Amino acid sequence: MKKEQIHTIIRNTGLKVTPKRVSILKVIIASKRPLTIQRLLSLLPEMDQVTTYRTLESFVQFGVVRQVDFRHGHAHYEFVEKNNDHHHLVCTVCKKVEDFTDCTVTKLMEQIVKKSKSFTSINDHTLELFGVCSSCKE
Amino acid sequence: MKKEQIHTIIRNTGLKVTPKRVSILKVIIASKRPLTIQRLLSLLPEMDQVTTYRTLESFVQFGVVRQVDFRHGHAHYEFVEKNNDHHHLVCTVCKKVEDFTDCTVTKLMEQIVKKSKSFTSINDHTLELFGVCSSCKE
DNA sequence: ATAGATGCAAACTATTTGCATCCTC
DNA sequence: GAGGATGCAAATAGTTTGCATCTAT
Repeated sequence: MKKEQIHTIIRNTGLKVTPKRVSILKVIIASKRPLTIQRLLSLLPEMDQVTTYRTLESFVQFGVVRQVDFRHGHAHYEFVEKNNDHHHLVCTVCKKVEDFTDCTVTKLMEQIVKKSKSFTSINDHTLELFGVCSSCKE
Repeated sequence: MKKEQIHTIIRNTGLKVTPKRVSILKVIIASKRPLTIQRLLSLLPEMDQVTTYRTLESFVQFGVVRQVDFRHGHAHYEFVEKNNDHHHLVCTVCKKVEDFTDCTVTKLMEQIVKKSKSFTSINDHTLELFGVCSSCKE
C-alpha cells in the first residue's frame, strides 16, 4: 500500500501521523498473517515495545487493526479490511493458521442481534476454529 | 447435579477423583455464567489458586470445561454441556454477558471444515459477539 | 504553543514452574 | 506402594503505567 494511503488511514482516526505509526501500520498491512508484538518488534528493530503496545491499542480502538486470539498465550494483530470478512482455522498442534471466508457468518450475526432483547448492535466478534491439521493428524 | 454424576465425569477423563476437583467442578456446573479463577476462589475459600489453575487446565484438556475469552484480561471457564451449543454476547461497556443459541453455527462449522484443504476436524471454536447493550446505549 | 506521542524504568496481572509432601487407586 | 495431586514460594510472560522529553499540528 502507498505511503499516502497509510497516512490517510491514520489521519482519519484523528491520531497524529508519526513515523512510528506509519511503519507499524505498513508492516501490519503487508503481512499475510496476524502478527504478534514480538514479531512486529523483530521486523522493526528500532521500535520500542511500549510504543508498539500503545500504537496497537489506538489502532484497535479506532477499528484500523483487529486483535485476534489464537490461544497462544499472546495477542495477534491484523489489519481490518472492509469487504474481507474472514476468520481463522488454528491447528492446536503446530499452530498453523488458515483463513476462511464465509459471508453467511455475517448474516448469522445480524440474525442473532435481531433476536436478542438486550443488544441492539454488535461492533465486533471473534470466530476462530480450533482443530488438528492434516499434517499433524498423521 | 448429583455427587455421583460429578465423580463419574471426572473418573471418565482418567483423572483421579479428589475432593478439590469435585468441589471445583460442582461450582462450575452450578454456575449460570462462565467463572473466573478469582470468582471460583471466592466461592471456595479453602481452595489454593495454583490447584485451581491446574484443575481447570486438566478439565479443559479433557473437554469437561471450556475456556472462554470475554476480553476482560482474564479467562472465564464454563461447563461443557453437549446438546447446549451456545455462545455469548458481551457488552463492552458494562461487561454483561448474554447467551445465544444457534444450531446453524454448528452446521456452518461443518461446511467450513469440508471446504478446507488442510483441516479435517475441528474440536473447538470461539464465537463471541462484542457490542453495547441497550442499557449502556443510553 | 500545545496536546498528544515516545522511551525508559518500573509496576502489575494473570498464569506457570519447582519441589517437597500428601492422597487416590 | 506408586504415581498422580496438592500447596507454598518463587519465577515468568505479557502487558500497562508514570513521568520526563520530544514532535506533529
